[in-house]
Amino acid sequence: MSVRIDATDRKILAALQADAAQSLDEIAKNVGSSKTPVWNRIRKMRDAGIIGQQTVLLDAEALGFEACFFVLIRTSEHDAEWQGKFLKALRSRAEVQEAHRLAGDIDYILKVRVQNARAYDTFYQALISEVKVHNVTALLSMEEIKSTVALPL
Amino acid sequence: MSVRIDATDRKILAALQADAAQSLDEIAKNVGSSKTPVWNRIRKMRDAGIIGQQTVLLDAEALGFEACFFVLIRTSEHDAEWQGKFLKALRSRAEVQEAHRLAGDIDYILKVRVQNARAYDTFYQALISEVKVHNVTALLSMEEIKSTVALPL
DNA sequence: CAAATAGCAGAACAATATTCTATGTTGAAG
DNA sequence: CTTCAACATAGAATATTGTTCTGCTATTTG
Repeated sequence: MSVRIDATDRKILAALQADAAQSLDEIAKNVGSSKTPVWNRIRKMRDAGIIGQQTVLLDAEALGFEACFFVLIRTSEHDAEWQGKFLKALRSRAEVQEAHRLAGDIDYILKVRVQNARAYDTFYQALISEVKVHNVTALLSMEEIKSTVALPL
Repeated sequence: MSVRIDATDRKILAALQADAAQSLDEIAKNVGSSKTPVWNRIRKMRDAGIIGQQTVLLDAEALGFEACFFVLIRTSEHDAEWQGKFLKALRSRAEVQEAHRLAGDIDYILKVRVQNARAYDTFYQALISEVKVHNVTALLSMEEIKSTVALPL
């Protein structure tokens, strides 16, 4: 099940993260190997789930998504039923790009990307009408200084 | 420069977001068109910068990145020089996956992915020794409930 | 109504991915 | 030290996909 990842595998992953559209020949050249072994390694890591979805990063602003909020949530309810409903609500909403359950004082943090402040309010109203939360703080992003999905291999 | 995006373009973008490895024929079938026009639309949107990097999403935990922190930062310095140094520090560190400048009380939020709590502390010490910050709060993620880079088109 | 333009389907061609085979390399057992 | 087995690799062969080209259709413009 679990796959041993060696230095060559890491180089391949780094190359794929940087540009998944590269040809196998290019990757092979960059990692100092050739086509077939690179392809076999990629296949193994895909099968093992280490390599997941292949996707494109879009320009959010150009597509009209001009507002990004980080939402800090405190709740008084900690039973399984409430949590199930809450998770379902988050997963079903496409505006929610990230959701984490936290340790400590604040219970959850969300990253929500929407067209504008009004769209955020619509989302917010819909969420709190669906599940009860104790306290919500929204942090509005003014500027995306850095954004990457790449892991530092 | 700016490109008009119609319904077909949106369908293509949605398809690419969901799986960038699809063949043009598949995408064309799904959006109800054929190869050539789909390819021309994709090329236009790439040239316009709407479609950016093509990448793969990796399993962070399988690769040993088991800790994820959200870091809330307040600063007392707001001059351009300090900000420049701060941005440079963030951009040069691969652990920092996201960085936003915020409106309001808290000045910055970071998303930092590292191997473990010790690695976070190393990062934290290095950061505060490089730039002066007034107040730092770290929120530790216990569970990644949801994570996507897809925009809700 | 004619001419021009833009977008599209389908074929032709080029490039790339995937499979297959043979060769080399490493490690362990005799 | 030699031999065998298991594995990884390079290079060729094949299949699939990307890209360009050509002519057609529809829509717009004068």
